[in-house]
Amino acid sequence: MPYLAHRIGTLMDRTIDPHLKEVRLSSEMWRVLFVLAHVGDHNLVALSRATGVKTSTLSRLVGRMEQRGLISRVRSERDNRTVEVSTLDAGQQIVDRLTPYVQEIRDMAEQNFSDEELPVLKSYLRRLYMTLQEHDRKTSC
Amino acid sequence: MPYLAHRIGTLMDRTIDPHLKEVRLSSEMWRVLFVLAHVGDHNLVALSRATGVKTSTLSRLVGRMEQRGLISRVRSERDNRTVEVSTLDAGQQIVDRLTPYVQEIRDMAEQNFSDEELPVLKSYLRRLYMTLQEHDRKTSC
DNA sequence: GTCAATTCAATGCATATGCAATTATTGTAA
DNA sequence: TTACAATAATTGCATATGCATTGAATTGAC
Repeated sequence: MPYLAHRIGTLMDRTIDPHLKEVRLSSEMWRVLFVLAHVGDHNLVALSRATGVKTSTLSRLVGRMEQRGLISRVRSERDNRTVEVSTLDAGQQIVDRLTPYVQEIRDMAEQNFSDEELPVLKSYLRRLYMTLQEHDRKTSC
Repeated sequence: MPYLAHRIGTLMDRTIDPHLKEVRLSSEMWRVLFVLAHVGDHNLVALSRATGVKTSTLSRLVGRMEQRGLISRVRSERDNRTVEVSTLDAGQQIVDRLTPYVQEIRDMAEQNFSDEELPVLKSYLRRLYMTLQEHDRKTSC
């Protein structure tokens, strides 16, 4: 099962790769943009948790994205240690441009599940995710 | 859903990391050993497909594993282009040592599913995997 | 209020990665 | 058979990554 989960994750990732190439984005950069647009965690540590990218890597990754005008990086006023990362127009345009492809991928992945099965699959995946998050939270402290 | 799949994959991966550290193995090395032990694809291209690691990276990765005596690398007699990768004793010992932890992780991940739900989850995951594999096969040719 | 412990981001350094090009071998069509 | 395309593995090179450390800010205990 752990192996299966990893395979599903990487194959799913790979499906978007050709479209990422068009906009010269790495998977990780795309994940950052996606999280900023949909999940909305905004400092580096939270972003790291949401993307699985280490903060040291993320720091430089976000730096490159800033140079390309995709996102902005501002020291938080509330907590001067943290940096608030936000999507800029250029970044949002990429998200908008790629969103239809994400929808396509979702459709492709779901095509072999019936209307009755699909909600079950989704709820199970969410439950599995919650279980793993809980375990991660416990063991990393 | 693509995001969820990625998150499940990476969180699942991460659970084994502490044990990998004990034996100084990267996730990718572990995946190679695991595939050799359980799936049984043995040349670099097949290994690449089974692990998601690029062949150029895999070539050097396997080189390092060979130097450490974990695996052997032999030119195939049938097809002199290919290299047959096999587990050596030291590699098998690591697989044996880590297998109980993989079982633990599986149990952890499955703990919130009932006896009726679990087979459904597994069959759905396998179906999802098949769907993704099929799509990958189509688009990469 | 002070000081130690904690948290966050960034960086130096060694290492790992991916792309593109290279070499060697096999498959195929004329 | 020969020549050309396709496939497998490797390597040079530029870049990305992770670990450990550093510096700065905040939190918590006393």
